[in-house]
Order: sequence, then C-alpha cells, then structure tokens
Amino acid sequence: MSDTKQRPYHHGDLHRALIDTALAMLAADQTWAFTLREVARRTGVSHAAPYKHFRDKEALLRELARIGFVRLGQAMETALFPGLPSSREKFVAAAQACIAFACHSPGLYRLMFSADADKAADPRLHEAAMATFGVLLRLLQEGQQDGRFRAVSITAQAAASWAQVHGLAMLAMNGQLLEEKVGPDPVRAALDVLMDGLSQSSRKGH
Amino acid sequence: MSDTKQRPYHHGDLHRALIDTALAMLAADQTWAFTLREVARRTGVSHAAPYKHFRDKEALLRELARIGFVRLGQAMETALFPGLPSSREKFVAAAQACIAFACHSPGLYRLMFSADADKAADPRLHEAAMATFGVLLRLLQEGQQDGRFRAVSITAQAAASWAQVHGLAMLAMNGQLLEEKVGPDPVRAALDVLMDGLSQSSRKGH
DNA sequence: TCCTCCATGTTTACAGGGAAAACTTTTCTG
DNA sequence: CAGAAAAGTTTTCCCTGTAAACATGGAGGA
Repeated sequence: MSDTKQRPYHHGDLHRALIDTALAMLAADQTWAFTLREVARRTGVSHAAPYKHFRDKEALLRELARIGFVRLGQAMETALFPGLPSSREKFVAAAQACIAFACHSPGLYRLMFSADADKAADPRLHEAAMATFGVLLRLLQEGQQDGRFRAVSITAQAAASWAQVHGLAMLAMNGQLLEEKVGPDPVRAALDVLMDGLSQSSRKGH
Repeated sequence: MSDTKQRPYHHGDLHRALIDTALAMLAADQTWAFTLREVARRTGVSHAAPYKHFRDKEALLRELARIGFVRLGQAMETALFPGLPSSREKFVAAAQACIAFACHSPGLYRLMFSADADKAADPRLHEAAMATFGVLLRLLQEGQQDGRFRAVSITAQAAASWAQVHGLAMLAMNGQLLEEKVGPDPVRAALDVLMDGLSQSSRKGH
C-alpha cells in the first residue's frame, strides 16, 4: 500500500506468499489452528483468494508439510556433507540433524507427521516424505555394505531406526529430555543404545 | 427414545454419556475433528449441555486422553501378568501391548500424544500419563537389577525405549510396517534391535 | 409438608470460520 | 483485437464454539 508502485490487482505470486505467511504463523504458534481467513488477511488479500490456489485448508497444510519434508531432507544431507568417517558417525549425524530440525521447527515437524497432512491425499507430499525417508535407508545400506552394521533385513533396521529417531525428536521437541532427568546428552545416549543394537559387534564407547 | 419410561429432564450421568459418545466417535473416525454439537446431538441433549460438564471442547479431549492413558497402562500391566521369565521378555511384552493398543485405538492413541491434549493444562491428565510411563521405567529398573540390562542411566534407557516404542506404534498404526516391506514381524525385529542395545551382552536370537 | 436453592438442562444469541457462487479485473493467446 | 482463462473480490450459506438467560426438578431445611 505505497512505495512508488501500488499493488496491482494480481498479486504476483500469491501462491508463494500464502505459503510464506502460513509458515510464519505455524512457526509463531507452533500449531496449525490458524484460520485460512487470517492467512489471507495477513497476506493482504480477501478471505476467498486462497481458494484460487488451494482447494481447501488441508491442501495448504499438505503443501506446508511437503516443504517441511524437503527441508528436513536437505538438513540431513547437509549434516552428512563433512565426510564423516564411519557409517555410525554418519548415521548419528543425520539423526541429530533430524532432531535438531524438529526442535527448531516444532510446529512444522508435528504437522508433517499429523493426520492433517494426509500423505494418501497428495502424491507430491507422499513422494517428498519417501525421499526423505530414503536418506535413512541409504545410510543403513552403506553401513551394511562396509560391514559395520549387522546384515539383517534393511527394512527392519529402518523401521527401528526411524521409530527411534522420530520418537526422540518428539520427546526432545516437547522438552521431555531435560538434562537433570536424563543425563547430559540424552539424544546421543539414546542413539548409542540404538547403534549398539545395529552394530556388528563392538561395544566401545562410540 | 421410548421404552416404558421416557427420558427424564436430568440425564442421570451425562458426563459419562458424553465421554462414551465421544470415544465412540473417535474410534469410528480416528480423528477428533468431530464437533461438540454432534456429540451432544448423538447423546440426545442440547448442544449447550456439554458445557455444564466440560469447560470447553479441549477439556473433553483431555479427559478422553486421560482415559486413554489409564487404559494403556492397564493393557501393559495385563500383558505382564503371565509371569514371563526374563526382563527382556517382559519388556517386549509391554512394548507389544502398547503397540497393539495403538493399532486398536489409533484415534485415541494419536489424541493422547497430540498437542490438543495439553498435559500442562490438566494435572489429572499429566498424572495419568506419568503413571503409564512409569510402567516402562519399572521394567527397566528390574532389568538392571537382575543384571540383564546394562547399568547405564535409567532415564537415558527410558528415553531410548520410549522413543522406540512410541515410534513403532506410530509406524504400525499408520500401516507403514507392511510385511512385504519389512519382514514377517517387524515390531519384534525392531524391538530386538533395541533390546540388543539395552542388553548386558548376549546376542542370541531372543 | 412445602418452599426454596442449585445443579443440570434448554433456548437464544453472537462472532467467527470454511467453502461455494457470482461478479470483476487483468493477462494471455490466437 | 476479441475473448477466454486466471486470479481477485464480494456476497452468501451453513456450521461451529461459546456465553447468557431461562427452565426444571430433586434434595434439604423451615
């Protein structure tokens, strides 16, 4: 409502603007209870405008979740970059990146795994989730190939690992891993328990 | 709406009736997106009646969650009853009971761990959740005392265990542990990975 | 016994919200 | 340059959560 050029009738990229607003609100409230009307309001358009870009509110939420999975995947990949020595270290780094992501964006993380982001309702969301999951799978495969992880069903290990990492993320996010209760680095400790289960044999102190 | 006696003005136990209706709807839809008005409708009272028993919708949801925790605790205790031999077997039994509970009542389970059942907002809910969590803690303690589990920080093990069990429950509930993908008994397999991490030494095939 | 109080219901009222429909303004395209 | 499609806006509908005011009937004291 100013500058030299006044806002044109067409927003330019309302699709993206709505997503950004919604992401901001999600980050601020840590909940997706916000109303679509409020998103529109803050974006400076009428309350019906969003419906030109998203079938309904859930469609917007699914898009947010999809972006979340993409970001999470990137965060995990980035954590791997430094070329860590062992499979074990790599795995731990990726897991910690996931948990850090959850702690940094709890609202988004929760949305990603909530029923309101129904993966069956959106192939793109499903695909993004699977791709991120794939990072974990790849690490397990590498671990098995270089002989550091026990050679049992990859998918069983993946289930265990994923469950562990996701569970830890939830606990950490909710502040249920307080230092007094659970030691100095509970995430590391819990991951060590997991890694001991995955590993070929050695039980050295990481 | 008939029988010989017509419903009196006072319902008798509307509090309980509302809970029952809501639990039924939760089980039917696997979501707590139902409206309070619909709950009232199905219970056969006016849409404002519930407010005499619950401050708001969330209060009802918290009560449902509390009941869920009580039931989950009972399910786990029951699973322990047969007097299983080793700590390991007991632990696995309790974990499986938890996962079975989640698969049987996915809506309730999800509600219990959702932000809509804010434990900070209701001491009774918080207490119930902690009591259920305590079952796990007790099993770990027993395991350490009889020397079958490694004697590291109980709370670290608890975090790892809880994360694992909860994570598996979520995956199982969402049907993401399909047999083709993950072997015949993925839960058992994943728990074995965990138990191997917890255990003192032996890596026998359970 | 009867009267009055209070918990428990009901009706009414209101401020939003989600979503559809109909209308308007740009932009794109043949 | 016409006209269709895209992207906004306004209007409208029905629904929800929740508060407030009113009604009812059972329990306890005069």
